[in-house]
Amino acid sequence: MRTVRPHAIGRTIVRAEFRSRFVTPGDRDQLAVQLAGSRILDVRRRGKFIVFELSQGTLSVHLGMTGRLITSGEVGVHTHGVLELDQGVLVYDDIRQFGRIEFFGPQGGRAEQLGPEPLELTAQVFVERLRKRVSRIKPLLLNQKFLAGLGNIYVDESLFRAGIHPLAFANRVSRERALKLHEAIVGTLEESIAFGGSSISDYVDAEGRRGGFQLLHRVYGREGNPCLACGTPVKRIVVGQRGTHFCPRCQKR
DNA sequence: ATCTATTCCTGGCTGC
DNA sequence: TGCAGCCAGGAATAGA
Repeated sequence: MRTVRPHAIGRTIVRAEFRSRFVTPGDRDQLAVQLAGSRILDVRRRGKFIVFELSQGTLSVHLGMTGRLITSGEVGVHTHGVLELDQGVLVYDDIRQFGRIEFFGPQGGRAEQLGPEPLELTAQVFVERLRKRVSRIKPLLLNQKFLAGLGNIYVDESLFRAGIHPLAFANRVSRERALKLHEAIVGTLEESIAFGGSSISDYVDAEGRRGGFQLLHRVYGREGNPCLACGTPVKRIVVGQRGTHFCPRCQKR
């Protein structure tokens, strides 16, 4: 989002083209017609969505697992969208096609139904919301309506930092621990942003640069390797159909 | 409200 | 070397 902004804000969409089924709702050719001539007023982020505020509506882009929004490069087999601007171009590539591009009127958008931004939420409000829920903590943190923007990696990393077992029940987490979790989430996100995100396989920013935070993961992807705090081998289980990494000694149930 | 399984997709990896 | 089979996962969906 941050690297897309300078290439996109103030530009006018000269021509749009979409391929494949994941452009919703409606017909992709109709979308191309709707977008042509629109000016990009602003680009912001809401949860995992990159939101383009246009003179005639809102375009929301979700990168899914392997989506890339880049400002250069050739159109290839995995290119699913092209926005030709009056100056430059925005190309949407997505190998696994888990991403989504959606167009809404001035109001709409799935991004409106998301929970609060973790970096805008006070610790007190977070703790209250958390302790009201009867759910395992990991699936809850992945629930975008509860909290917007956390994915599998950042949930595992945050729970490790807070010393909370991924299967712990949210309503049974002590106030103190919950506060620690809020701090852990903020710390994890801020560090990751500072390092340009996590590039496990495909993620790159608009200029095609990979992130560096994957080198700092403490539990994610480190199954069998010693916990950086206590040396116990990191364990991997499946929670809610998601690979889940934690230290069985530092993160007691 | 919460949980589980299923679906979408392809590159990369494993094992023979 | 080749190839079949499995795995990763965000989120919508259905059904319990």
